[in-house]
Amino acid sequence: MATIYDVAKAAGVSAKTVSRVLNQDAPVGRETREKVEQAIHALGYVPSNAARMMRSNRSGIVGLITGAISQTSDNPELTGLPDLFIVQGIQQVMAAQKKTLMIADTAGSADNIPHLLETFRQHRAEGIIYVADYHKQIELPDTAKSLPIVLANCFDTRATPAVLPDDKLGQKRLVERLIKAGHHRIALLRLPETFVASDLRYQGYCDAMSEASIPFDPALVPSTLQDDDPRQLGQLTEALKHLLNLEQPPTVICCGNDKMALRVYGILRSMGLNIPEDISIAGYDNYTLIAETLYPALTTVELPYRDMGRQAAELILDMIKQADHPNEPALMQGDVYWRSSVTDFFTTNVKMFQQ
Amino acid sequence: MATIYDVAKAAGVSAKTVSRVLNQDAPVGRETREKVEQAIHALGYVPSNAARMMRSNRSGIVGLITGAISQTSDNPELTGLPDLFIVQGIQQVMAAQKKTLMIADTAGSADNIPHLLETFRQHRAEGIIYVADYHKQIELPDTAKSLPIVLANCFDTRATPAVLPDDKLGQKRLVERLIKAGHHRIALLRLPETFVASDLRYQGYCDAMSEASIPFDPALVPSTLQDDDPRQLGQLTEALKHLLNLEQPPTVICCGNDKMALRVYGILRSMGLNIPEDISIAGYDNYTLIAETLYPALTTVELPYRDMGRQAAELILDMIKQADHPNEPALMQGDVYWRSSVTDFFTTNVKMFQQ
DNA sequence: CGATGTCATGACACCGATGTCATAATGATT
DNA sequence: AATCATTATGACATCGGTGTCATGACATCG
Repeated sequence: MATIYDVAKAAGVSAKTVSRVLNQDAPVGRETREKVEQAIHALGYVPSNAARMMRSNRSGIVGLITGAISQTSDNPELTGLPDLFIVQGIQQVMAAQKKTLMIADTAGSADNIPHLLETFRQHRAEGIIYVADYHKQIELPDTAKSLPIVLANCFDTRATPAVLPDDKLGQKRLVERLIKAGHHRIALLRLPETFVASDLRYQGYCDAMSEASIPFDPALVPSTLQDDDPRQLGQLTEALKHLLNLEQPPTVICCGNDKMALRVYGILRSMGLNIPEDISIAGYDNYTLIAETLYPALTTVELPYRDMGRQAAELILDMIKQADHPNEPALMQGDVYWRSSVTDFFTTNVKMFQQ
Repeated sequence: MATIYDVAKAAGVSAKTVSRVLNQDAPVGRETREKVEQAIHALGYVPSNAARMMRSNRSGIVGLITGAISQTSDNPELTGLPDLFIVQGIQQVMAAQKKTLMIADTAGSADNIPHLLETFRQHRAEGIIYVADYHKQIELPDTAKSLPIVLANCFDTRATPAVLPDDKLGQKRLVERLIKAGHHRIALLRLPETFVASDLRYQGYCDAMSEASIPFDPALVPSTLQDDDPRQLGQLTEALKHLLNLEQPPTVICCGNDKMALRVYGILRSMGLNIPEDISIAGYDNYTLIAETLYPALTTVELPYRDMGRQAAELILDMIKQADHPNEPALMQGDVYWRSSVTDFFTTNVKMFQQ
């Protein structure tokens, strides 16, 4: 690979002059500049980042820790997509700022994190973003504290700067929208309690109901479901039967996430019920592969992964510039996606015309 | 950040001795070694990759070009998951070989590729893997030829080394398995012809049928479907009606992919048909989120993304070591995943007991 | 006209590691 | 005892860029 000296020799100038042409540091005579540019092109010269970095001591590298890449197939439901979307958002910001993103993978085990941090240090990363696959609490090793660090989709007990989805507000908005569409009997199938989001969304549900002065009916919120497969199907069926057999059954069921909604579609249909004519269904996540492919398309709340990524990226860049960090986690709002799985009692006719 | 000289001073030795402790190059006296190790620990010293790289001229970096990270939301069905799985496979191999994977993103436009290649050269990447989101033909800029390069999930006209899914064999195996389960009337809903996989899978279907001496019936293979949303639903419905109204309707329908199968489930159910009692359904991709969540779970063929990644990684590492490259693309086989969406006429009773 | 300023360029040191060679001390061999 | 091999260590050059300073050629100004 050609070096700056090869270029200098070919152009008949000093290495420093080549450097000046490359960086537009200082004025270079037109004729000289052209000779240098020709030589660069002829030799296919590309400056070495390593050498540059040594002098400037600035790597332009931001480290990213994720589990997305090596997500084990033991957990087929966690396919690493959330991480991916968050990384997309981060990448956008980094590309715009001409930073290099260095992605490292936990390979499914948190034990690898210290090793990853070491690797980042070797490459002189200027800051680190840690991305979780779903909203959760984590704990980082002490080694992590020596570099600016931002958590995305997770938080810890040490007030490390974090970017989180506003699950409470999201669920609240969805329920508000449902109420506006004429629903009063609104059921909520909660996620397992082990998920942070479960309780937050439950709070959002309660807030929306109470602000609309609809009395809380515990019969509409069955106990949270067990972990996924394989018994969930049975539990879900039980919960649905319970809801449908109520004296006043719900007109809409909010599912813990889109995947649960996908299951609910199947169960309800095997019971002979039509969506949304007989009962409306809403999800959470706006997992478009499910939400838009299902028939009818699923009303759901977006988890604003890309926004979270962007926010996390901007946060870490700020922290790199000035060792200033916020104390409160940033809560990112997700929109409600209103689709045809929910009956809108006030606009049904209009909708029929539109189709 | 501490340097090797700081450590040397703190330990009262020369920098070279510290280097020897770090690399276990040459014997170092026990006492000296301990002093050095202490100093390293006390200063939190981590050697600079950049400086190392300058000397050795070996970066240990492999570049990876993908569209996964910035997959635009214009194409909601292509969520970047295939890329992700392939990257997982690559990452596994690279981590085992202590190589650093540098991931760059096309941001949705192939125009960016020359720029990405330039960045890889700056970092002195030793080789490059290009990952496509689905089996397709591509064309790389001429700039790419100066570095070892491997294509994953795609191929070009210049016989660049490539790793591809064996779509023909996969479909053939599926159909063979269906025949073994007692099916004779096997329908195939093909993907749009623009997809390379469409024709390959069609060939696999034909091969399996002819090898089983089942005469080909064009009525069972409606013309390929148009591009996705939004009219596909109508086309799909038409195609299904056509198949169901045949004098001898199919006992099983092979869908172009799992997502199409998800739609087919919805349509068939709204027609009042049960799966698999009234008709069996098979997919392609083994997109577990769909295949395992659907009820009944979907029989499908795996696209061996992780294997493809691993293969591509090993290939590029070979090419880096010795400028030796294969001429034929490597075809990776995917297994058939047999689930309950297909009736097995010979084992039905047993299955019923199992449940 | 001499002093000052700007432009264009080059010589040289330096960033942080490691390869090469030299040196000194110790033990082994003849 | 003299020679040689081995161990343990350091001095110094080097990788490929860039920062600092110096230099010469002009242009401008009082």
